[in-house]
Amino acid sequence: MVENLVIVESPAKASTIEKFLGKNYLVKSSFGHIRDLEKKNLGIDVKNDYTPQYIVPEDKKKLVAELKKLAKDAQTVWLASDEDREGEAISWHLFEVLGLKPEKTKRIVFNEITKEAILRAIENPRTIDNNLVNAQQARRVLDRLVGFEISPILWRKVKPALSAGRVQSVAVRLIVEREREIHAFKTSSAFKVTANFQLTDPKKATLYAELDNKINNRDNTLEFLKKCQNAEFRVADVVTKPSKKSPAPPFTTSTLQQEASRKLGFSVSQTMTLAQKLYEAGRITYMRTDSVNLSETAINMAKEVITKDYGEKYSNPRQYKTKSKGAQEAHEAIRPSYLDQIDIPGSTAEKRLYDLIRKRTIASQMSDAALEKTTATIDISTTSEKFMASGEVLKFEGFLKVYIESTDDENEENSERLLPPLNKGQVLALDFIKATERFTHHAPRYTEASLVKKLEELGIGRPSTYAPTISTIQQRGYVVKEDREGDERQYLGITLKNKQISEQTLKEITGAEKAKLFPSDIGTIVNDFLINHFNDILDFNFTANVEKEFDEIATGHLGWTKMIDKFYSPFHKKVEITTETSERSIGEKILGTDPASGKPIMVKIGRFGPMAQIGEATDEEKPRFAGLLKGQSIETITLEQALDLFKLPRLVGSFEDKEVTAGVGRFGPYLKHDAKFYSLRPKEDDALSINIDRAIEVITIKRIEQQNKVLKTFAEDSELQILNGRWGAYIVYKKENYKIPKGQTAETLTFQDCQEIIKNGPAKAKAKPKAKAPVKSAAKGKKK
DNA sequence: CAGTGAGCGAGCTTCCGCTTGACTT
Repeated sequence: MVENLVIVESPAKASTIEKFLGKNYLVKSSFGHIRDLEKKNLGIDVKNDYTPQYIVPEDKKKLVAELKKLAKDAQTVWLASDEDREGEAISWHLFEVLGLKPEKTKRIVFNEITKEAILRAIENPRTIDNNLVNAQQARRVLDRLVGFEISPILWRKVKPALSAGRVQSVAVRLIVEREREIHAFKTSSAFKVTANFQLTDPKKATLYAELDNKINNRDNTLEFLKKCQNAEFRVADVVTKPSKKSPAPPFTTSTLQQEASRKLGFSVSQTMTLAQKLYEAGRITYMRTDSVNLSETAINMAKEVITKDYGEKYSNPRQYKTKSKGAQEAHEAIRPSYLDQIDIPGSTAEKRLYDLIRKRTIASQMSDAALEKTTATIDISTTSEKFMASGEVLKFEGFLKVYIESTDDENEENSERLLPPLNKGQVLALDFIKATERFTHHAPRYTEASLVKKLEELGIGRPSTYAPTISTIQQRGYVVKEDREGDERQYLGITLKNKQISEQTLKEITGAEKAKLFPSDIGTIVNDFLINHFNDILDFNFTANVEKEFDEIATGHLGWTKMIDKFYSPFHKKVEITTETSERSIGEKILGTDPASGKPIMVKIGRFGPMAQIGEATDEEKPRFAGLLKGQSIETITLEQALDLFKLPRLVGSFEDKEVTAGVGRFGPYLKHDAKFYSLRPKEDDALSINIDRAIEVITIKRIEQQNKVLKTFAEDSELQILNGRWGAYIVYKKENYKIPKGQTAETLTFQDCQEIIKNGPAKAKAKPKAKAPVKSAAKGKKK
């Protein structure tokens, strides 16, 4: 029997609050929502004023029963879920499902977990805000209608098991459109001209300067350099201006994901898993937040720590205002629970993330950095163009002592340096001038984190869904995260030194990508289909517009079913029309004709992915098929590349009296010899051009590797072996694999040891639970 | 696991936002 039952959303939060509240309070967690729309069907009675059909999911039944019992016995139930739309709905669902009585139920809210805030909340209870609840119901119902009515169209018109939704489809759209923009991009080049001057005072100092604008071609560059051959260079002006830099606000979910990606190379899901661990261990505040707010306590603690560690001059307490669209600010910013804790126990990754959070929080409460920027203008006696030299002096470090925010711009040249002392009118001795051909670059491809940033800017998705959305679009095969190798590019360098002009052709690698998001063919096809038929939902402003209406519902100015009806009536009509009239969409595209047979050659999505096809099935003969290679796409493949696909598999030659053939299969390019397969590394060899000498080399190397794979064999039984695999040593016996227990190594294991291990069963359960398993395991498999 | 490939059939797949584990690989 307990006097007061408090229900919050998160168990970690529950245990913290329980400490603040004392003996008369029992604090429990609902673990998020406790019920949801029916999963099997639409779950909405459309004909009956859109009545939602809520059910308590199987895995929540036990929890609900427990809460029900506790609530029945309690004198007062305090519903303390988050102060936002979803939180209000959670409280309402609890009220309904637990059968609470209005007179013994109180709704309280706080957006920071401090003792003062919670006691204050207890003193100021209110009732459930039904308007806010209705806004959530509208949000929920709209998302279900969109997702569950459009997805089945994709199953019929494109491919089974695909999906569409208000958030994910826009995320895919961003990536598809960026890729098209990149393919349409035409690069151009111009010459960047820099000069180095040799100073005599201070001795041997060099002054580096840049021409005020780029020169658009080689001829003009040569002409300019000729003018410089006998020119005099004179300092025309020196201007010094103070400037300042301010720290970035403390982390939200989105900015944490971005910085952890840029600075630590973490994927968004990695960041969230680590942050969850830190949160559960009480190291940081809640990690799913859109707020940059810090509690009074945190600000004071920061002031104390900064003053102690760096001195009073470095402290500048400040509160930040959120800029992001649709922020609901139910929590604090992400910050350390105790700012004076520098080292925490845990894995290296956890420590690094914690350190990042701590430094960012501290820096946000520090003084601006003060700089002095100096710009010198250098006149050229023979032309009106000018060289500019600029330098920066740090007058006061301020927050830069602790933390510098990174940017997404890969091409940013950060070359702020100190300028040597210069006088107006001073004549400079030229050492050399260098003109380098530079190219314009296309917009960057999205990383996981920069996609999150973009979605947040558009107000699409929430802190709790950024990471899941990113993994959904990859799981559906719409998008792949990949590295791509760059291409070699030549560029021109022209130098003027000792009055001599010389030209060099240089090489650089361009277009290399690391962990970037690329659209797949299926992603592109689905996107085009959706843009064609559901343009309004794919609109970047769709979410922002419906959010405005949700706000009206939340303030009581609009009925939620009325809003849904206004959306659904035309939407559903579109669904019906599209189902009936739209063509099957498999990206079919005719590339040209096959010179050998004169038949048309086309590309499209087949049962096993993108493929090329020669001839139609209606012909007497069966058409010929060939799958597209990795990195190729329906959108960009050329006729020539498609024809190459049909040259495989090809005979390379013979080795040890057996044929060697080369092909490309599901797992990439390979050689086949004597019924054995040998993978080719795409960087080194390719199936179309490999010759027999190189093929024999590949086969021989693989054979040696195979031999080294066997760590131990046993005289007692030749079928028992210890092999060296991708995950270390393991035991093989009669085609079954067995794990080596911790604490033992391949060397120490005896024949008897191995027999013992084998008796205890194989490393993994052979029997898969259900036919569903492979689909789900795909998600886990991608984690390396 | 390694060049498959449309058209019988039975039934399944799917949304977004709240929250944690339980699983391997």
